[in-house]
Amino acid sequence: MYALCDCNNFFVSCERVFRPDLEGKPVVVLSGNDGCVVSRCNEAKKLGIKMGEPWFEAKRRLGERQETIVTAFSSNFSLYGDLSSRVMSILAKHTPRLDQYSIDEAFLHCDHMPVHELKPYYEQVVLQIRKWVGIPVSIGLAPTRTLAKIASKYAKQYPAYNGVCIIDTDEKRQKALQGFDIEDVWGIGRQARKKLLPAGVVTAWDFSQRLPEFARNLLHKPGLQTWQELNGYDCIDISDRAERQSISQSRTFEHGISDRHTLEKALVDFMSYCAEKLRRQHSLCRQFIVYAHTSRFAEGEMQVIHQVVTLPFPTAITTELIGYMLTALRKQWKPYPYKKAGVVLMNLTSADNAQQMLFDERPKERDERLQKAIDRINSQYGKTALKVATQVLNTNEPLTKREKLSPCYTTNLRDILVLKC
DNA sequence: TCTGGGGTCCTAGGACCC
DNA sequence: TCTGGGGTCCTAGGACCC
Repeated sequence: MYALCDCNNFFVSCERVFRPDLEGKPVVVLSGNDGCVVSRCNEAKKLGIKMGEPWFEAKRRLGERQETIVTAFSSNFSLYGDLSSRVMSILAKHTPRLDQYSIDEAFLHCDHMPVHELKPYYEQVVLQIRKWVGIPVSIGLAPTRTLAKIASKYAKQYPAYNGVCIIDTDEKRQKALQGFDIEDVWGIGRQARKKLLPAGVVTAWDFSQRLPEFARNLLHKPGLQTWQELNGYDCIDISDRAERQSISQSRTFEHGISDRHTLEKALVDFMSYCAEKLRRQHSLCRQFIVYAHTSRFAEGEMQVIHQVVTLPFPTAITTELIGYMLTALRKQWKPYPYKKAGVVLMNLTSADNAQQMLFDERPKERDERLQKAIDRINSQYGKTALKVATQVLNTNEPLTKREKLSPCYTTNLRDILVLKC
């Protein structure tokens, strides 16, 4: 059996932990640049605010009547990441093995306990997380991960379940699938839905009752796996995801950037961050992409910089990566108002068994010692205590809009909550 | 005026091998 | 004039996830 634990409306719930006055009121969290709605509480959902909807459109649609006043937050990943790790560490104490699937979800292996004890046990876990961290969670229990996801949605939907829903018999499985829209099934997206509806598949049950060849022919391997999981065969494994296959960072800017130095500073920031992440997982990178483009929504043709850089040797040294990146960027540089830019590190290998170069004449040991020293200093005195010079050449004006940012209550001493008695 | 960010896996087709 | 068969590896693009 698996337990899928999912935090309810996670980002909004994080904001409410420190703003209990917002319980029961409509609250949303916005994406970077305060662009789109990425998390909504139930009250905001009731107002018809859509996931991914541009915030300026939602505001315009709702008007300014009293009952439609929505509190919006810029996304505060320091806060969400910290609360997430608190939830995860509690969950880890209640299972022999935990696979974190996203910032707000984890699969727990729970074969260590008799099936009939699972529901009452995990009801206590739900209460514990609510009490210790302040985050409401829902737990679905079932023999496959896809069914556990379905169970967790029922747990969220019906308060009578006390936050935990279990699918442990074939009767329960049939009933759960019959009441479940096919498009809400994990792994069924918009394209699959477009193919399934004309074939008469409306519910998860409809899909599970077709022949496996139907699933395979229409939706290929992933579709077949979903079919199998709905029918109780455990076949989707997500447990070997500890190391990233790629590491990226990108931003949409508030205003288009047409000054080369400003764009370079932003990209150097991104690369420094990615390289640090790369070293933290003990990997080297053999290839990366650096890109920038003008607005997708502007009139006329989109201007694009896109360079794929293959390194002569795998590395995780920040300055080396930055050097190659700037060379590549300058090759294609033209002064347009770039609205978005980013880097993607790919082709990662473990630092332990990286291919060595026969004629490598870099001062490798010296560079590595230097990098280690920098990392040590930064971990002690703050992530950006030591930077590459490019990162401080320009003004430190934020390039991305985050007007409604909440304090970092749990990760920054300056933002710690003050109680007045 | 304002439209996110970070990931994974699978497939088809091309280049290449003998 | 006629021009095979069986593979592997890599890449770009698509679909999906939260």
